[in-house]
Amino acid sequence: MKVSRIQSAKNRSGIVEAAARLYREKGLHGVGVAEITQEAGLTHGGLYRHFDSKDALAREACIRAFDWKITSQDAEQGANADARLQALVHDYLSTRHRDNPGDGCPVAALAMDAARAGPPMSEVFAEGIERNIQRFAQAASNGSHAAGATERADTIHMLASMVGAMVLARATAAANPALSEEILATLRQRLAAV
Amino acid sequence: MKVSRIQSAKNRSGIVEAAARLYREKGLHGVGVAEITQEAGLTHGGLYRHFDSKDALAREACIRAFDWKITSQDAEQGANADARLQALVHDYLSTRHRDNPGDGCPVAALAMDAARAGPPMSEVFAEGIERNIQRFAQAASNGSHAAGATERADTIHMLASMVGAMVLARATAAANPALSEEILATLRQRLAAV
DNA sequence: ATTATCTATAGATCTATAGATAATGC
DNA sequence: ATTATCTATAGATCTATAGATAATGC
Repeated sequence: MKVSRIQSAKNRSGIVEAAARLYREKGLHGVGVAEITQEAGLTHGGLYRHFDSKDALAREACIRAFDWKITSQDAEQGANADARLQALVHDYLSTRHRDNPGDGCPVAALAMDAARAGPPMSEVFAEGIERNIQRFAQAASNGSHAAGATERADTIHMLASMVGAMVLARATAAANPALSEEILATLRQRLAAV
Repeated sequence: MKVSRIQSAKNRSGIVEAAARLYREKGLHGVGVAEITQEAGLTHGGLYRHFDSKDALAREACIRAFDWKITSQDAEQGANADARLQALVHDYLSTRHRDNPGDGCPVAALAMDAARAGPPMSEVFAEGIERNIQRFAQAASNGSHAAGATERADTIHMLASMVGAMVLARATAAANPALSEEILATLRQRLAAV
C-alpha cells in the first residue's frame, strides 16, 4: 500500500486542505481525524506519519485557511485600487460567504476556537490578522482615501466590523434570515461610505 | 439522597448557571455534562431528571447567558443616558471583559458555536441579538445623538464592531498582547467619537 | 530495504440510562 | 409513596499506537 513520495506529499496536502475546510465548517472540536482523512481519501491510521498530533494538523490547517481569498471578478480585476477594495468588502459581507464558511474567512469561522486553543494557535491568528491589517491598509492608501496616521486605525475598525457582522449574520441566519440579511446589508452600506 | 423541592430548584438553577459560565469559557463542544454538574456540586447522573438532553441544557444556558450585564459604576449610574452608553461601550471593549469570557457577552463567546448548533440555538441568539439592538438603539436615542431612521443602522454597525473587536482581541491575546490591546483601544476611541 | 498506508485496537472520554438509595411531603 | 440524586455502566466516539502489508526507490 505504499505510494510514491510525490503522491505522499499530495496526500499530506490533501489532508491539510480537507482539515482547513472541515474545521471552518464544523469548528476545531466539531470534526475528528477519521472524518478529515476520509475526506482526503485516506484512513485515519496513516495520519500520524504526517503529523505529530491532531493539534499540529489543526495549526497547519489554520495556516492554510489564511491563504483564503475572495475570488470575485471585481475584487481581483477592478478598475482601480479603491474599486477592488470596495468589491472585496462587498464580497466578504455577502450571503454567499455567510453560507459557505468552509472556504471563507478563518477569523470569522474559527477565532473563538483559536482563542481557546492556546499560544501556538493564537500565534497563527495573530500573524494572519496582522498580515490582513497591513494588506488592507495598503489597499486603502492606494485608493482615493486620505492617507496618514489614521489609516491603520481605519483598517482595524473596518476589519472588526466585517468579522463581527459575519459572526452575527451566521448566528441569526437559521432563526431570523431577515435580521441576518439586514446586518450584512447595513454593514455593506456603512463600509461603502467610508 | 433526596433534597427538598426548593433545593432541587436551586440545584437546577445552579446547573444552568455553571453551564452558562463554562460554555462561554470553553465553547459548546469544550465541556461535558460531568464537569458542568460537578461545578454545580452534583454528579452527572442526576442531570437528566432536570433536562431532556445536553442540547436542552445548552439552550437554557445560553438564554441565561444573555441576561449578562456590564456592571461598572458608570455604566449603571452615569450622569446621563449618553454617559451610560459610552461607559457601557468602554467596559465591553476592556481587557477585563476580554480575559473573562465566562461572565461576558455570549455573542462574542459562543456565536460561532451557536451558528453550527442548529435552529433551536440560533433562535436564542437571534432573539438575544435583536433585543440588544433595540436596547442600544433606545439608549442612543435618549442621548444627545441625532435620532431618525439611521439609528438602528448605527446600532447594528456599533454592535458588529464591538463583537468583532472582542473576537479579534481574544484570538490574538496569547501570542501578540500588544496587537490585542491595540484592537481594543482603537475601537474604544472610534466608538467614543460617534 | 525503506516507508506510506491500512487494519485493528487500546485507552480515554462523552452522552444517556438503569437501578439503588434515602430524604421529603403527603 | 414519591422523587432527587448517586453509583455504575452501556454504547458511541475520539486520539493515538502497534503491527501487517505492499509498492517505491536504492
